[in-house]
Amino acid sequence: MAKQPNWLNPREMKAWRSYIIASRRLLDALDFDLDQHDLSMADYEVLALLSDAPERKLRMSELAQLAMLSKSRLSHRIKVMEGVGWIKREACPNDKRGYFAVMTDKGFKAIAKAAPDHVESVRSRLLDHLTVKDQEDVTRIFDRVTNKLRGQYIAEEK
Amino acid sequence: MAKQPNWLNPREMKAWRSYIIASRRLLDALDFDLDQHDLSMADYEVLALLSDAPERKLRMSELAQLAMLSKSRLSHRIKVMEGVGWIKREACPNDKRGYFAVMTDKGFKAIAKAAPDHVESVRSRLLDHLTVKDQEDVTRIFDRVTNKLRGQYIAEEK
DNA sequence: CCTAAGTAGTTGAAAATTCAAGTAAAGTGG
DNA sequence: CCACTTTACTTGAATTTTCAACTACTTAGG
Repeated sequence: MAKQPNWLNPREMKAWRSYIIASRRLLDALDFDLDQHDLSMADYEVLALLSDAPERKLRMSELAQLAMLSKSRLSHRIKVMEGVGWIKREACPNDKRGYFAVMTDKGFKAIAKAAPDHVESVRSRLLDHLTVKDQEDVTRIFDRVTNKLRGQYIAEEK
Repeated sequence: MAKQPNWLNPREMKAWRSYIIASRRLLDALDFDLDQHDLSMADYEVLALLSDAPERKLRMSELAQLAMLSKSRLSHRIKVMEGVGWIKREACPNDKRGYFAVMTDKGFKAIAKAAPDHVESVRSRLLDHLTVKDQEDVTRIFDRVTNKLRGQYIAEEK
């Protein structure tokens, strides 16, 4: 016989809905704000990672992992960023299969220009509304979620 | 003179990164789980909203608002759901510009089948790792974020 | 060495989403 | 009742993302 579904109780339902609705709106707002710099969150993240990396370059696969993008998606995205002159590709000398994505000066300027606005956006859309205690709670709770997720995602890699 | 950017301090940075990383992974995991029912989160939400609505039907615009989708996106999506027989369109008698999206029996069966797994997925990916206190914190914090966002989103509707 | 299997990355087509119009009906102010 | 604006929704094209190969190189094992 089939097991009864274990529906969410009101408290669980509220937590889930509050979270998911806020998250959707928040991401929309952040993307909206970034639009004035012709960037998406994903592209911003790619550029941010590169600008922090030594020599502002990173192997494609590492970048894909860090930015949580599929290799294919990153590949396509890098192609367009190459088109606008933010990034160049560079062959990897050790591993002839590999490539580096290298941020150009133009790319650096682009993210340097966007960064203050983006940070301000994260503040005004999210952080400004959290107390110090809230921030600590969020860190604690979501770190735990990530850790559990990592454990679960063994056989499910794509 | 230009204002110094107000960069995030370590506590803020941790909160922001913990949140955003967990959210990305969580959404990925939930989508991954729904895949066995040939549904995306967005499509699931659309069907869930319809199944709760009186007569299992909703005006396109209302549905778009509730599901937080653009009209265009909903329109396209409904077209494919119509194709697989989950939804029918019905002209609105009062307002001749308007249409209802009406869930078919087949559509209802599809979501009825997916729902228990999805709930279980939300549990195992998220709720199981939150204490009662955590759930209440999440509700409180993210409700506040949504409220602030709503206030900000006056001139920015798309 | 040689082969089999795995890794790095790209590609083109298909599917999804956004974007900019476009149509038709409703509402509004004179 | 008549222009004008707004609302409801769709559409086709452009862009983005996913999906399923595919190439080329590396690694591991015998």
